[in-house]
Amino acid sequence: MERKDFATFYDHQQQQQPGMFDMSTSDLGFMDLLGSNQDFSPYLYEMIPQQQQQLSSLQYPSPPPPPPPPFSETTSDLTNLPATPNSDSISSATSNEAATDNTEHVNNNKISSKQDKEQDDQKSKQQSKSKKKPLKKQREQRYAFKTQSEVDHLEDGYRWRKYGQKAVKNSPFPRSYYRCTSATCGVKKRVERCSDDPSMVVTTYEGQHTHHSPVMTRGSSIGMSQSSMSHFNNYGSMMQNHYQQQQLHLQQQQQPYMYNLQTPGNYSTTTTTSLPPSTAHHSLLHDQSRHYSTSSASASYLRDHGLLQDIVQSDRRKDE
DNA sequence: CGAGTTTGACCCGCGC
DNA sequence: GCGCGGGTCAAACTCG
Repeated sequence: MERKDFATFYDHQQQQQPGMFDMSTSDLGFMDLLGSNQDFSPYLYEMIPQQQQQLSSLQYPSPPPPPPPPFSETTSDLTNLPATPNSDSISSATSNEAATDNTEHVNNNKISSKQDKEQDDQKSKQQSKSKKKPLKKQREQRYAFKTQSEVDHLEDGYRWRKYGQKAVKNSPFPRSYYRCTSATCGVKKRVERCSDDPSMVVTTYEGQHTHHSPVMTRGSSIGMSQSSMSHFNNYGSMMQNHYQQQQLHLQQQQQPYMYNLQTPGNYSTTTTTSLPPSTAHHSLLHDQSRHYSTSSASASYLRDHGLLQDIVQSDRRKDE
């Protein structure tokens, strides 16, 4: 079975619009960058239409698993980025905090008596009066990856707890909601299958991990090197670098190269890349040599994270 | 028994 | 205002 990974990036800072996160249709076969106004936006906005077309016609490799969202540290590139234009609406509260507040309100309604509920309603009315424009809930930055896989929930080195599942409109496949099991980490991810192509799994990460992967923290067990860890920590930079690579290769009009990587899991991987054989092959072999000897599924996925270098952003969605 | 999953109910935002 | 769809909660359940 073939398996290909693609990535999509969203601008969570902007108000979510219906269909904005619909990744199930037209963008198969490449990764999208949806106007992230953090790391990737400068490249995004500088992209000319012709380049967009070229990019969208390419297939980009990223063998299993879909890479985890960036690990957040105080020294992270992502956290040092300038504030976004929309970031002033809610100054310090993250979307998770907002969600928590909201949750508390919901729970109060469930537990409290009818009288209490009315009081809550009155409170909320008063709040809405005092605030002319209710603050819109902001979301963490989102990173979505399309992965051709038989299994829905792909291992990425982190531990996830499923907290919901919903039927998706116009799709026979449900969407599953996961939260990072770490108490201090509010990262979420959604997993759903493309209705158009059931072999494609769309995994959307929201937020940044505030901790290392539970697999990687015991890194010696799987041989995760320091340089590998830095890939996670500097995810944004990686994306930039990869985009620059792609731009260069587009200019050079290189032919894509095909690689076939057998994995010990439920699938094998066929990777198409426009990277030179030396580069891409080195990436694969490098990771294989590091992780291939392990027997766990997680490790078999993790060994491929090095191909994050191969991820490239493509054209901006029109419906933004 | 703790951790994770399932699932129905609920809330919220948005479009009409 | 209403209905719809997305997202979340939490009790019940399963599993190791």
